[in-house]
Amino acid sequence: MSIDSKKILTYQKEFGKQLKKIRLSKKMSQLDLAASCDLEKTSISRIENGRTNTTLKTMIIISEALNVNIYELFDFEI
Amino acid sequence: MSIDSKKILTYQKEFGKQLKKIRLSKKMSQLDLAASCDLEKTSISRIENGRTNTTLKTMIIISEALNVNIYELFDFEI
DNA sequence: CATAGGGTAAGCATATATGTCAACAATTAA
DNA sequence: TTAATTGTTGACATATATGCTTACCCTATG
Repeated sequence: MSIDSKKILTYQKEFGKQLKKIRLSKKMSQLDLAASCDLEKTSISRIENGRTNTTLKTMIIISEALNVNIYELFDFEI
Repeated sequence: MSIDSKKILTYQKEFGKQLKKIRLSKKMSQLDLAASCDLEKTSISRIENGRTNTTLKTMIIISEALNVNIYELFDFEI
């Protein structure tokens, strides 16, 4: 039995919230973050709102720009 | 200044190694894992060998099938 | 009122992850 | 040898992430 898509969406949203939380703790705007990791502000917004199923590559790029270990992006309860 | 693609590939490979390590610790074959999370064995192989830039959704599905928290997939040094 | 900053969103193009199927290699066992 | 298990790889189709542009909504500030 496989995981249902509702749970995936919930997880995506929580991941986005966690990203936003870390970004704000660094006092960066979405534009700041986008600029410092060469991603589009549109993409940052999509990720933070759980409207996209982001990739490992993007996670790595973002965590480097935020100066956090990537697993901090997963430091939340579901 | 952005992260270089060599580092991304290195990270992908390490992620794959970590996945393989966890899978083997659970005494599962790639086929076992594929079956238990309804992914293709081809996809599991591609991920474990760092030949693909996998997604959050796939990470979630795999971590559920392995009964580990998703951040365990990132418990490695780069 | 206007302007600026922060964020969201639609639309389209391009790149690529995964599904799917087939083939193949290596290992183990009979 | 043959057969089974495990894993890898190529090719193609489909789905979708991101780049990119434009436009919009708020809020604050002039």
